[in-house]
Amino acid sequence: MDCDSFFVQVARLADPEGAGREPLLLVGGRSDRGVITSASYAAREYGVRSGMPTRRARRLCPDAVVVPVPRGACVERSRAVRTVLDELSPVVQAASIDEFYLDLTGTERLFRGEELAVTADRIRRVVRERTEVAVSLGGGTQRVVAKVATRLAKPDGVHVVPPGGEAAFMAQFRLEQLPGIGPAFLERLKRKGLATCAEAAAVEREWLARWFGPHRGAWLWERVRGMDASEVDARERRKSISSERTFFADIDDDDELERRLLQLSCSVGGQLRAKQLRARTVTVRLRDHDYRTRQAGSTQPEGVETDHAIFRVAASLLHSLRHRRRTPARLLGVGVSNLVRQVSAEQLEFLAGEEKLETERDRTVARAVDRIRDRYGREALRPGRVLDGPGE
DNA sequence: TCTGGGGTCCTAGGACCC
DNA sequence: TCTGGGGTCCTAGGACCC
Repeated sequence: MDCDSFFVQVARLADPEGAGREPLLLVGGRSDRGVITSASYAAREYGVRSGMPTRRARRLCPDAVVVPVPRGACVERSRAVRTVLDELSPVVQAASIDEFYLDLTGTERLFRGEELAVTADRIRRVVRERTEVAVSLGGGTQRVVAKVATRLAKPDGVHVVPPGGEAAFMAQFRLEQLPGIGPAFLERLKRKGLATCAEAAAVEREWLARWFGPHRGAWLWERVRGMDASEVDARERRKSISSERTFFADIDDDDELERRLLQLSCSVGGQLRAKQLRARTVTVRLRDHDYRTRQAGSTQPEGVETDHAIFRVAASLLHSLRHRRRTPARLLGVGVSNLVRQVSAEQLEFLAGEEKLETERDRTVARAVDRIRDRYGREALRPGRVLDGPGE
């Protein structure tokens, strides 16, 4: 199930008098340095696509209105959709903010053997009625088939591929329409003279393995036939949290970069604590003025959760990246991964003598700050100056 | 036409252990 | 003194998705 131009829909619902009245609506493009996140169907007629630089989209469709992504409203609407789906399907997996997989296996008797297309259409109607969001559903016996089928269902429709019809269904698509094939792989396929799923399906498995490696080769052999062994997995555990910013103008000043780094560390730390997680790995990403992207990461023996600890690790990583190449930065990002659950009791002090990145007292303070911000707003408490040690 | 922000997964090399 | 094979973990980079 896929929401139709989700960000455009939500922007309209959030502002019915403004964005809601604009047929030519583009969402995204915080500045002229950004890209379009989503374009209304009318704007797409002009050739505008999501991911396209805002400047170019403006040129293609000068009459279009550009609005920022209504981030909070999108998260809210996505949750509402999810809640409805949980009532209608035994297994639901969120693939992204606007895309969900439903495994209806075992519901045949419940729905008294009705056709899958009828079930799908009922889900589409109920989601629409309860959340105001127009969605499309694709159906099939394999994940990849269902996903590709949603494209044919759009907008506001349903497309079901009957069991046994998978290979014939896939044969109609070009290879770039297969999820998992991007520009790089497409170029390699082109060099072997392959442009469509049907052409790739005519190549023997061994040759695909020889050309593209055993893993990618087997993957391609299966996908072009509509084969996809992956299950719909409802227990989705987050693996990383990150926050990054492209500056309005490139930044070369170390102090200024460090201030930005602190803001990003606070954003990531807040999200981490809200999920009651700790992170063992902190990563810093730097995109230079020439678009060269570099990153550095560091893994700690124990997970951390305070803004301060994240920032301290991030700052030393930023220094080493800047030391290697000192040039104006276009983007800075902080990410955490290797996530572990918070534990309530203080761990034994294995590292006696070594300086700890954060103490139990630091964590208590961080959580108190979170509560104050929940109550009085993000701006109620902000970092003042950069500190050096734990407990300060 | 210069290229967002949030993610996941894969690869390959090196360190280290048995 | 030189040397195997298997495993795990970490790091950096890249491809890809919405």
